[in-house]
Amino acid sequence: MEQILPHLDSVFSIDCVLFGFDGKELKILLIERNEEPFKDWWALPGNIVGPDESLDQSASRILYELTGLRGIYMEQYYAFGDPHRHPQGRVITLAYYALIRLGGEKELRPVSNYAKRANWLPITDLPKLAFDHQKIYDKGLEKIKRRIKHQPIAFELLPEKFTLTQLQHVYELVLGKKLDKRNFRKKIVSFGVLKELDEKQKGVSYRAATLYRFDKRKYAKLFGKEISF
Amino acid sequence: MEQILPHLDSVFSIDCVLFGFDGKELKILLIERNEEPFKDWWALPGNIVGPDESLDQSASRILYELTGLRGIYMEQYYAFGDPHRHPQGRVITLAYYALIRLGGEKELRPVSNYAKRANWLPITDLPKLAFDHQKIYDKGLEKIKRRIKHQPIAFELLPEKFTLTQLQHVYELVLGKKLDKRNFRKKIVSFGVLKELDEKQKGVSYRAATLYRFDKRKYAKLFGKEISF
DNA sequence: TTACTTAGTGTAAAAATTACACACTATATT
DNA sequence: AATATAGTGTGTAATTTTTACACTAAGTAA
Repeated sequence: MEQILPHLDSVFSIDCVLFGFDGKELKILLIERNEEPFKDWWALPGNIVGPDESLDQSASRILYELTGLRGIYMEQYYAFGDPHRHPQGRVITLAYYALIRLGGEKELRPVSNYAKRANWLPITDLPKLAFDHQKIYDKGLEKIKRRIKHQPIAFELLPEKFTLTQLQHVYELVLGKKLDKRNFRKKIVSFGVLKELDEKQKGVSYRAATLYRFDKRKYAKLFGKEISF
Repeated sequence: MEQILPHLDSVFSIDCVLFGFDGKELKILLIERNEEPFKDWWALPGNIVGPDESLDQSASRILYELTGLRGIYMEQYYAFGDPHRHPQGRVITLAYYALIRLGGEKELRPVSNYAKRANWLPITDLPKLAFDHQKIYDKGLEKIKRRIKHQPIAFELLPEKFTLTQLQHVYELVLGKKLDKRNFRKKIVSFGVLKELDEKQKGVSYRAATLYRFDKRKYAKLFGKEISF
Protein backbone atom coordinates (compact mmCIF):
# COMPACT_ATOMS: atom_id res chain seq x y z
CA MET A 1 0.00 0.00 0.00
CA GLU A 2 1.37 3.32 -1.02
CA GLN A 3 1.91 5.79 1.74
CA ILE A 4 0.88 9.21 0.59
CA LEU A 5 -0.48 10.58 3.82
CA PRO A 6 1.29 13.20 5.84
CA HIS A 7 3.76 11.75 8.23
CA LEU A 8 4.24 12.15 11.95
CA ASP A 9 6.89 10.73 14.17
CA SER A 10 4.41 9.15 16.48
CA VAL A 11 4.06 5.67 17.82
CA PHE A 12 0.79 4.01 18.57
CA SER A 13 0.65 1.37 21.26
CA ILE A 14 -1.76 -0.61 23.34
CA ASP A 15 -1.50 -1.10 27.09
CA CYS A 16 -3.51 -3.74 28.89
CA VAL A 17 -4.92 -3.69 32.35
CA LEU A 18 -5.53 -7.34 33.05
CA PHE A 19 -7.68 -7.84 36.10
CA GLY A 20 -7.39 -11.28 37.58
CA PHE A 21 -9.31 -12.98 40.34
CA ASP A 22 -7.90 -15.96 42.18
CA GLY A 23 -10.93 -16.61 44.35
CA LYS A 24 -9.81 -14.18 46.99
CA GLU A 25 -8.23 -11.03 45.68
CA LEU A 26 -8.36 -8.81 42.65
CA LYS A 27 -4.97 -8.58 41.00
CA ILE A 28 -3.49 -6.98 37.94
CA LEU A 29 -0.73 -8.24 35.73
CA LEU A 30 2.43 -6.17 35.80
CA ILE A 31 5.83 -6.62 34.26
CA GLU A 32 9.15 -5.52 35.63
CA ARG A 33 10.91 -3.58 32.92
CA ASN A 34 14.33 -4.64 31.76
CA GLU A 35 15.08 -1.55 29.69
CA GLU A 36 15.41 2.16 30.03
CA PRO A 37 13.49 4.27 30.58
CA PHE A 38 12.02 3.11 33.85
CA LYS A 39 14.33 0.09 33.99
CA ASP A 40 13.44 -2.08 37.01
CA TRP A 41 10.09 -0.38 37.41
CA TRP A 42 6.78 -2.16 37.29
CA ALA A 43 4.65 -1.33 34.29
CA LEU A 44 1.50 -2.36 32.53
CA PRO A 45 2.10 -4.85 29.77
CA GLY A 46 1.78 -3.24 26.41
CA ASN A 47 3.10 -3.23 22.92
CA ILE A 48 3.09 -1.45 19.63
CA VAL A 49 0.24 -1.93 17.21
CA GLY A 50 1.38 -3.79 14.11
CA PRO A 51 0.91 -2.31 10.65
CA ASP A 52 -1.64 -4.85 9.45
CA GLU A 53 -3.68 -5.64 12.50
CA SER A 54 -6.81 -4.02 13.79
CA LEU A 55 -6.81 -2.57 17.27
CA ASP A 56 -8.77 -5.45 18.75
CA GLN A 57 -6.57 -7.98 17.00
CA SER A 58 -3.54 -6.20 18.28
CA ALA A 59 -4.88 -6.23 21.82
CA SER A 60 -5.61 -9.95 21.56
CA ARG A 61 -2.15 -10.65 20.24
CA ILE A 62 -0.54 -8.67 23.02
CA LEU A 63 -2.61 -10.42 25.66
CA TYR A 64 -1.69 -13.75 24.14
CA GLU A 65 2.00 -12.96 23.99
CA LEU A 66 1.98 -11.87 27.59
CA THR A 67 -0.17 -14.54 29.14
CA GLY A 68 -0.82 -17.29 26.63
CA LEU A 69 -4.55 -16.60 26.99
CA ARG A 70 -7.09 -16.47 24.19
CA GLY A 71 -10.81 -15.85 23.97
CA ILE A 72 -10.90 -13.31 26.74
CA TYR A 73 -13.41 -10.48 26.90
CA MET A 74 -11.40 -7.34 26.22
CA GLU A 75 -12.42 -3.84 25.55
CA GLN A 76 -10.70 -0.60 24.77
CA TYR A 77 -11.60 2.11 27.20
CA TYR A 78 -9.45 5.18 26.79
CA ALA A 79 -6.65 6.71 24.74
CA PHE A 80 -3.80 8.42 26.54
CA GLY A 81 -1.81 10.85 24.50
CA ASP A 82 -0.09 13.46 26.60
CA PRO A 83 2.83 14.60 24.43
CA HIS A 84 5.22 14.00 27.30
CA ARG A 85 3.90 10.76 28.65
CA HIS A 86 6.88 8.92 27.19
CA PRO A 87 10.27 10.56 27.79
CA GLN A 88 11.67 9.44 24.46
CA GLY A 89 9.06 10.57 22.02
CA ARG A 90 5.42 10.81 21.22
CA VAL A 91 3.60 7.65 22.11
CA ILE A 92 -0.15 7.55 22.01
CA THR A 93 -1.51 4.53 23.75
CA LEU A 94 -4.89 2.92 23.74
CA ALA A 95 -5.83 1.18 26.97
CA TYR A 96 -7.68 -2.12 27.01
CA TYR A 97 -8.90 -4.05 29.95
CA ALA A 98 -9.49 -7.74 30.32
CA LEU A 99 -11.00 -9.80 33.08
CA ILE A 100 -9.38 -13.13 33.75
CA ARG A 101 -9.93 -16.04 36.03
CA LEU A 102 -6.68 -16.98 37.71
CA GLY A 103 -6.38 -20.71 38.12
CA GLY A 104 -3.44 -22.22 39.91
CA GLU A 105 -2.81 -24.30 36.83
CA LYS A 106 -1.78 -21.62 34.38
CA GLU A 107 1.74 -20.30 34.43
CA LEU A 108 2.49 -17.03 32.76
CA ARG A 109 4.25 -17.63 29.50
CA PRO A 110 7.66 -16.06 29.40
CA VAL A 111 7.40 -12.52 28.14
CA SER A 112 9.72 -10.99 25.56
CA ASN A 113 13.05 -9.65 26.74
CA TYR A 114 11.86 -6.18 27.49
CA ALA A 115 10.53 -7.56 30.75
CA LYS A 116 12.45 -9.29 33.48
CA ARG A 117 9.37 -10.99 34.76
CA ALA A 118 5.63 -10.71 34.92
CA ASN A 119 3.53 -11.04 38.03
CA TRP A 120 0.00 -10.79 39.28
CA LEU A 121 -0.04 -8.19 42.04
CA PRO A 122 -3.00 -7.47 44.33
CA ILE A 123 -4.58 -4.13 43.59
CA THR A 124 -4.64 -3.30 47.26
CA ASP A 125 -0.86 -3.00 47.33
CA LEU A 126 0.54 -1.80 44.04
CA PRO A 127 4.07 -0.48 43.56
CA LYS A 128 4.83 2.77 41.78
CA LEU A 129 4.26 2.31 38.10
CA ALA A 130 6.28 3.48 35.11
CA PHE A 131 5.16 6.26 32.78
CA ASP A 132 1.55 7.31 33.37
CA HIS A 133 0.50 3.77 34.06
CA GLN A 134 -1.00 4.58 37.42
CA LYS A 135 -3.40 6.89 35.63
CA ILE A 136 -4.21 4.24 33.06
CA TYR A 137 -4.86 1.71 35.78
CA ASP A 138 -7.02 4.12 37.79
CA LYS A 139 -9.18 4.84 34.81
CA GLY A 140 -9.45 1.14 34.06
CA LEU A 141 -10.65 0.32 37.55
CA GLU A 142 -13.16 3.12 37.36
CA LYS A 143 -14.34 1.74 34.05
CA ILE A 144 -14.96 -1.78 35.23
CA LYS A 145 -16.66 -0.49 38.37
CA ARG A 146 -19.08 1.30 36.17
CA ARG A 147 -19.43 -1.54 33.73
CA ILE A 148 -19.93 -4.35 36.19
CA LYS A 149 -23.05 -2.55 37.32
CA HIS A 150 -24.59 -2.73 33.89
CA GLN A 151 -23.13 -5.69 32.07
CA PRO A 152 -22.45 -9.26 33.04
CA ILE A 153 -18.69 -9.05 32.98
CA ALA A 154 -18.18 -10.46 36.46
CA PHE A 155 -18.46 -13.97 35.06
CA GLU A 156 -15.20 -13.55 33.22
CA LEU A 157 -13.42 -13.48 36.54
CA LEU A 158 -14.90 -16.76 37.70
CA PRO A 159 -14.52 -20.36 36.65
CA GLU A 160 -17.22 -21.73 34.38
CA LYS A 161 -19.05 -23.15 37.35
CA PHE A 162 -19.29 -20.97 40.40
CA THR A 163 -21.35 -20.41 43.51
CA LEU A 164 -23.48 -17.38 44.19
CA THR A 165 -21.27 -16.52 47.11
CA GLN A 166 -18.24 -16.39 44.83
CA LEU A 167 -20.11 -14.20 42.40
CA GLN A 168 -21.14 -11.87 45.19
CA HIS A 169 -17.56 -11.76 46.36
CA VAL A 170 -16.42 -10.53 42.96
CA TYR A 171 -19.02 -7.79 42.94
CA GLU A 172 -17.99 -6.71 46.40
CA LEU A 173 -14.34 -6.54 45.48
CA VAL A 174 -14.88 -4.57 42.32
CA LEU A 175 -17.45 -2.20 43.74
CA GLY A 176 -15.54 -1.89 46.97
CA LYS A 177 -18.55 -2.37 49.23
CA LYS A 178 -20.50 -5.08 51.01
CA LEU A 179 -23.73 -6.29 49.51
CA ASP A 180 -26.65 -7.92 51.24
CA LYS A 181 -26.70 -11.64 50.56
CA ARG A 182 -30.42 -12.09 50.13
CA ASN A 183 -30.89 -9.01 48.03
CA PHE A 184 -27.93 -9.87 45.88
CA ARG A 185 -29.28 -13.33 45.15
CA LYS A 186 -32.77 -12.05 44.50
CA LYS A 187 -31.45 -9.56 41.99
CA ILE A 188 -28.90 -11.62 40.17
CA VAL A 189 -31.31 -14.51 39.79
CA SER A 190 -34.05 -12.19 38.56
CA PHE A 191 -31.92 -11.20 35.58
CA GLY A 192 -32.37 -14.75 34.38
CA VAL A 193 -28.86 -15.17 33.04
CA LEU A 194 -27.80 -17.82 35.53
CA LYS A 195 -28.37 -21.49 35.05
CA GLU A 196 -28.57 -23.51 38.22
CA LEU A 197 -26.70 -26.80 37.89
CA ASP A 198 -27.39 -30.13 39.55
CA GLU A 199 -23.88 -30.06 40.87
CA LYS A 200 -22.53 -28.99 44.20
CA GLN A 201 -19.28 -27.42 45.17
CA LYS A 202 -16.60 -29.96 46.19
CA GLY A 203 -13.71 -30.08 48.60
CA VAL A 204 -15.07 -27.67 51.14
CA SER A 205 -15.26 -28.54 54.81
CA TYR A 206 -18.78 -27.29 55.25
CA ARG A 207 -22.08 -27.45 53.47
CA ALA A 208 -21.44 -27.41 49.75
CA ALA A 209 -23.08 -24.67 47.72
CA THR A 210 -24.97 -25.15 44.49
CA LEU A 211 -23.02 -24.40 41.34
CA TYR A 212 -24.25 -22.06 38.65
CA ARG A 213 -23.30 -21.33 35.10
CA PHE A 214 -23.64 -18.11 33.11
CA ASP A 215 -26.22 -18.62 30.39
CA LYS A 216 -25.05 -16.81 27.30
CA ARG A 217 -28.19 -17.54 25.32
CA LYS A 218 -30.43 -15.94 27.85
CA TYR A 219 -28.10 -13.02 28.09
CA ALA A 220 -28.16 -12.45 24.35
CA LYS A 221 -31.93 -12.01 24.55
CA LEU A 222 -31.58 -9.59 27.40
CA PHE A 223 -28.93 -7.59 25.66
CA GLY A 224 -29.57 -3.92 25.39
CA LYS A 225 -31.53 -3.86 28.57
CA GLU A 226 -29.57 -2.51 31.42
CA ILE A 227 -28.96 -4.33 34.61
CA SER A 228 -27.96 -2.42 37.65
CA PHE A 229 -26.28 -2.82 41.02
CA MET B 1 13.33 15.59 21.86
CA GLU B 2 15.30 12.76 20.41
CA GLN B 3 13.30 10.10 18.65
CA ILE B 4 14.68 6.72 19.47
CA LEU B 5 11.50 4.72 19.46
CA PRO B 6 10.64 2.26 16.74
CA HIS B 7 8.85 3.85 13.88
CA LEU B 8 5.64 3.05 12.12
CA ASP B 9 4.13 4.67 9.11
CA SER B 10 0.91 5.42 10.84
CA VAL B 11 -1.10 8.57 11.18
CA PHE B 12 -3.13 9.46 14.20
CA SER B 13 -6.16 11.64 13.78
CA ILE B 14 -9.24 12.84 15.60
CA ASP B 15 -12.73 12.86 14.14
CA CYS B 16 -15.52 14.79 15.76
CA VAL B 17 -19.18 14.04 15.90
CA LEU B 18 -20.72 17.37 16.71
CA PHE B 19 -24.31 17.06 17.74
CA GLY B 20 -26.26 20.26 17.42
CA PHE B 21 -29.75 21.18 18.47
CA ASP B 22 -31.60 24.10 16.91
CA GLY B 23 -34.69 23.88 19.07
CA LYS B 24 -36.34 21.37 16.80
CA GLU B 25 -34.02 18.74 15.40
CA LEU B 26 -30.81 16.99 16.28
CA LYS B 27 -28.18 17.61 13.65
CA ILE B 28 -24.57 16.76 13.10
CA LEU B 29 -21.88 18.79 11.45
CA LEU B 30 -20.59 17.33 8.20
CA ILE B 31 -18.19 18.61 5.61
CA GLU B 32 -18.23 17.98 1.91
CA ARG B 33 -14.79 16.78 0.92
CA ASN B 34 -12.87 18.59 -1.74
CA GLU B 35 -10.13 16.02 -2.17
CA GLU B 36 -9.65 12.40 -3.05
CA PRO B 37 -10.35 9.91 -1.73
CA PHE B 38 -14.09 10.34 -1.31
CA LYS B 39 -14.05 13.67 -3.11
CA ASP B 40 -17.54 15.22 -3.00
CA TRP B 41 -18.65 12.89 -0.22
CA TRP B 42 -19.89 14.04 3.12
CA ALA B 43 -17.59 13.24 6.01
CA LEU B 44 -17.11 13.90 9.68
CA PRO B 45 -14.82 16.81 10.38
CA GLY B 46 -11.49 15.63 11.60
CA ASN B 47 -7.83 16.34 11.56
CA ILE B 48 -4.42 15.05 12.44
CA VAL B 49 -3.12 15.31 15.97
CA GLY B 50 -0.24 17.73 16.19
CA PRO B 51 3.12 16.68 17.61
CA ASP B 52 2.96 18.82 20.72
CA GLU B 53 -0.65 18.80 21.70
CA SER B 54 -2.52 16.46 23.97
CA LEU B 55 -5.50 14.59 22.61
CA ASP B 56 -8.02 16.83 24.32
CA GLN B 57 -6.18 19.93 23.20
CA SER B 58 -6.13 18.60 19.70
CA ALA B 59 -9.83 17.91 19.77
CA SER B 60 -10.51 21.42 21.04
CA ARG B 61 -8.35 22.92 18.35
CA ILE B 62 -10.08 20.94 15.65
CA LEU B 63 -13.50 21.89 16.94
CA TYR B 64 -12.43 25.51 17.03
CA GLU B 65 -11.01 25.45 13.54
CA LEU B 66 -14.17 23.91 12.19
CA THR B 67 -16.78 25.90 14.03
CA GLY B 68 -15.16 28.76 15.85
CA LEU B 69 -16.52 27.38 19.09
CA ARG B 70 -14.66 27.13 22.39
CA GLY B 71 -15.49 25.85 25.84
CA ILE B 72 -17.66 23.02 24.64
CA TYR B 73 -18.06 19.77 26.55
CA MET B 74 -16.19 17.17 24.50
CA GLU B 75 -15.22 13.67 25.22
CA GLN B 76 -13.33 10.97 23.44
CA TYR B 77 -15.35 7.81 23.09
CA TYR B 78 -13.73 5.29 20.81
CA ALA B 79 -10.66 4.61 18.69
CA PHE B 80 -11.14 3.23 15.20
CA GLY B 81 -8.16 1.50 13.71
CA ASP B 82 -9.09 -0.99 11.06
CA PRO B 83 -5.96 -1.26 8.90
CA HIS B 84 -8.01 -0.61 5.78
CA ARG B 85 -10.30 2.09 7.01
CA HIS B 86 -8.38 4.63 4.96
CA PRO B 87 -7.56 3.58 1.39
CA GLN B 88 -4.24 5.39 1.34
CA GLY B 89 -2.55 4.15 4.46
CA ARG B 90 -2.87 3.35 8.09
CA VAL B 91 -4.86 5.97 9.91
CA ILE B 92 -5.95 5.38 13.44
CA THR B 93 -8.56 7.82 14.53
CA LEU B 94 -9.91 8.75 17.90
CA ALA B 95 -13.52 9.83 17.93
CA TYR B 96 -14.78 12.70 20.06
CA TYR B 97 -18.25 13.96 20.47
CA ALA B 98 -19.47 17.40 21.38
CA LEU B 99 -22.90 18.78 22.11
CA ILE B 100 -23.66 22.21 20.80
CA ARG B 101 -26.51 24.63 20.91
CA LEU B 102 -27.24 25.92 17.43
CA GLY B 103 -28.28 29.52 17.49
CA GLY B 104 -29.27 31.29 14.31
CA GLU B 105 -26.66 33.91 15.06
CA LYS B 106 -23.50 31.85 14.62
CA GLU B 107 -22.19 31.19 11.17
CA LEU B 108 -19.78 28.34 10.62
CA ARG B 109 -16.29 29.68 10.25
CA PRO B 110 -14.81 28.88 6.87
CA VAL B 111 -13.11 25.51 6.98
CA SER B 112 -9.72 24.78 5.48
CA ASN B 113 -9.53 23.94 1.83
CA TYR B 114 -9.94 20.23 2.21
CA ALA B 115 -13.65 20.87 2.53
CA LYS B 116 -15.93 22.54 0.02
CA ARG B 117 -18.40 23.43 2.70
CA ALA B 118 -19.65 22.46 6.12
CA ASN B 119 -23.25 21.99 7.07
CA TRP B 120 -25.47 20.91 9.91
CA LEU B 121 -27.56 18.03 8.66
CA PRO B 122 -30.48 16.46 10.55
CA ILE B 123 -29.64 13.01 11.82
CA THR B 124 -32.92 11.69 10.54
CA ASP B 125 -31.76 12.10 6.96
CA LEU B 126 -28.03 11.63 6.61
CA PRO B 127 -26.24 11.06 3.33
CA LYS B 128 -23.73 8.28 2.79
CA LEU B 129 -20.57 9.12 4.62
CA ALA B 130 -16.94 8.75 3.58
CA PHE B 131 -14.59 6.14 5.05
CA ASP B 132 -16.06 4.38 8.08
CA HIS B 133 -17.69 7.56 9.28
CA GLN B 134 -21.13 6.02 9.44
CA LYS B 135 -19.77 3.57 11.98
CA ILE B 136 -18.13 6.34 13.95
CA TYR B 137 -21.34 8.32 13.97
CA ASP B 138 -23.43 5.29 14.99
CA LYS B 139 -21.19 4.59 17.91
CA GLY B 140 -21.27 8.25 18.91
CA LEU B 141 -25.04 8.37 18.94
CA GLU B 142 -25.14 5.19 20.97
CA LYS B 143 -22.69 6.76 23.38
CA ILE B 144 -24.64 9.93 24.02
CA LYS B 145 -27.86 7.94 24.36
CA ARG B 146 -26.23 6.05 27.15
CA ARG B 147 -24.61 9.08 28.66
CA ILE B 148 -27.60 11.38 28.65
CA LYS B 149 -29.30 8.89 30.93
CA HIS B 150 -26.65 9.23 33.56
CA GLN B 151 -25.05 12.64 33.23
CA PRO B 152 -26.47 16.10 32.72
CA ILE B 153 -25.15 16.63 29.22
CA ALA B 154 -28.47 17.61 27.71
CA PHE B 155 -27.93 21.16 28.92
CA GLU B 156 -25.10 21.60 26.46
CA LEU B 157 -27.61 21.43 23.66
CA LEU B 158 -29.78 24.19 25.05
CA PRO B 159 -29.39 27.93 25.53
CA GLU B 160 -28.44 29.07 29.01
CA LYS B 161 -32.06 29.69 29.87
CA PHE B 162 -34.54 27.10 28.75
CA THR B 163 -37.96 25.73 29.50
CA LEU B 164 -38.69 22.28 30.85
CA THR B 165 -40.51 21.45 27.65
CA GLN B 166 -37.40 22.21 25.63
CA LEU B 167 -35.33 20.06 27.94
CA GLN B 168 -37.77 17.21 27.63
CA HIS B 169 -37.70 17.60 23.88
CA VAL B 170 -33.93 17.09 23.86
CA TYR B 171 -34.23 13.94 25.93
CA GLU B 172 -36.91 12.60 23.64
CA LEU B 173 -34.86 13.25 20.54
CA VAL B 174 -31.71 11.67 21.88
CA LEU B 175 -33.40 8.69 23.47
CA GLY B 176 -35.73 8.30 20.53
CA LYS B 177 -38.87 7.91 22.60
CA LYS B 178 -41.67 9.91 24.14
CA LEU B 179 -41.55 10.71 27.82
CA ASP B 180 -44.42 11.51 30.12
CA LYS B 181 -44.52 15.22 30.86
CA ARG B 182 -45.42 15.01 34.52
CA ASN B 183 -43.03 12.23 35.32
CA PHE B 184 -40.23 13.92 33.43
CA ARG B 185 -40.67 17.13 35.38
CA LYS B 186 -40.94 15.34 38.68
CA LYS B 187 -37.70 13.53 38.03
CA ILE B 188 -35.59 16.26 36.54
CA VAL B 189 -36.58 18.67 39.29
CA SER B 190 -35.87 16.06 41.96
CA PHE B 191 -32.21 15.91 40.89
CA GLY B 192 -31.93 19.43 42.16
CA VAL B 193 -29.64 20.69 39.43
CA LEU B 194 -32.13 23.11 37.93
CA LYS B 195 -32.62 26.65 39.08
CA GLU B 196 -36.02 28.13 38.42
CA LEU B 197 -35.76 31.73 37.23
CA ASP B 198 -38.18 34.60 37.72
CA GLU B 199 -38.24 35.00 34.00
CA LYS B 200 -40.69 33.76 31.44
CA GLN B 201 -40.26 32.72 27.89
CA LYS B 202 -40.82 35.52 25.38
CA GLY B 203 -42.13 35.83 21.89
CA VAL B 204 -44.48 32.89 21.94
CA SER B 205 -48.11 33.23 20.99
CA TYR B 206 -49.40 31.24 23.90
CA ARG B 207 -48.86 31.05 27.62
CA ALA B 208 -45.17 31.64 28.30
CA ALA B 209 -43.28 28.94 30.16
CA THR B 210 -40.98 29.50 33.11
CA LEU B 211 -37.28 29.59 32.30
CA TYR B 212 -34.72 27.47 34.11
CA ARG B 213 -30.97 27.44 34.35
CA PHE B 214 -28.63 24.52 34.95
CA ASP B 215 -27.02 24.93 38.35
CA LYS B 216 -23.42 23.77 38.11
CA ARG B 217 -22.75 24.18 41.82
CA LYS B 218 -25.53 21.86 42.79
CA TYR B 219 -24.40 19.43 40.17
CA ALA B 220 -20.86 19.40 41.50
CA LYS B 221 -22.18 18.23 44.84
CA LEU B 222 -24.22 15.54 43.21
CA PHE B 223 -21.35 14.31 41.11
CA GLY B 224 -20.57 10.66 41.32
CA LYS B 225 -24.14 9.78 42.02
CA GLU B 226 -25.84 8.47 38.97
CA ILE B 227 -28.99 9.90 37.58
CA SER B 228 -31.14 7.82 35.34
CA PHE B 229 -33.83 8.07 32.68
C1' DT C 1 -22.82 -35.93 69.50
C1' DT C 2 -21.43 -31.76 69.27
C1' DA C 3 -19.35 -27.76 67.44
C1' DC C 4 -18.45 -25.23 63.53
C1' DT C 5 -19.05 -23.02 59.16
C1' DT C 6 -21.37 -21.54 55.27
C1' DA C 7 -25.82 -22.16 52.41
C1' DG C 8 -30.11 -20.81 51.69
C1' DT C 9 -34.45 -18.54 52.42
C1' DG C 10 -39.10 -14.49 53.25
C1' DT C 11 -41.30 -10.49 54.48
C1' DA C 12 -42.64 -5.96 55.60
C1' DA C 13 -41.58 -1.05 54.98
C1' DA C 14 -39.96 2.47 52.11
C1' DA C 15 -38.92 4.41 47.86
C1' DA C 16 -39.25 4.86 43.04
C1' DT C 17 -41.75 4.42 38.93
C1' DT C 18 -45.63 4.41 36.12
C1' DA C 19 -50.06 5.64 34.10
C1' DC C 20 -53.19 8.95 33.52
C1' DA C 21 -56.55 14.05 32.41
C1' DC C 22 -57.87 18.53 33.00
C1' DA C 23 -57.93 23.44 34.22
C1' DC C 24 -55.06 27.58 33.43
C1' DT C 25 -52.99 31.33 30.82
C1' DA C 26 -51.49 34.08 27.20
C1' DT C 27 -52.04 35.36 22.59
C1' DA C 28 -54.32 35.75 18.11
C1' DT C 29 -58.56 36.01 15.56
C1' DT C 30 -63.07 37.47 14.57
C1' DA D 1 -65.62 41.50 23.66
C1' DA D 2 -65.96 36.95 22.77
C1' DT D 3 -63.90 32.92 21.20
C1' DA D 4 -60.47 29.77 19.41
C1' DT D 5 -55.99 27.97 19.96
C1' DA D 6 -51.83 26.18 21.75
C1' DG D 7 -48.85 25.00 25.20
C1' DT D 8 -48.16 25.28 30.57
C1' DG D 9 -48.44 23.22 34.79
C1' DT D 10 -50.11 20.22 38.26
C1' DG D 11 -51.66 15.30 41.84
C1' DT D 12 -52.72 10.81 42.94
C1' DA D 13 -53.31 5.99 43.15
C1' DA D 14 -51.43 1.52 41.66
C1' DT D 15 -47.43 -1.00 40.81
C1' DT D 16 -42.79 -2.18 41.02
C1' DT D 17 -38.35 -2.00 42.97
C1' DT D 18 -35.34 -1.55 46.66
C1' DT D 19 -33.96 -1.99 51.19
C1' DA D 20 -33.25 -3.82 55.82
C1' DC D 21 -33.09 -7.57 58.50
C1' DA D 22 -32.21 -13.05 61.24
C1' DC D 23 -32.78 -17.64 61.51
C1' DT D 24 -32.81 -22.66 60.09
C1' DA D 25 -30.62 -26.25 57.16
C1' DA D 26 -26.84 -28.93 55.64
C1' DG D 27 -22.59 -30.72 55.60
C1' DT D 28 -17.81 -31.47 57.79
C1' DA D 29 -14.58 -32.15 61.53
C1' DA D 30 -13.45 -33.20 65.99
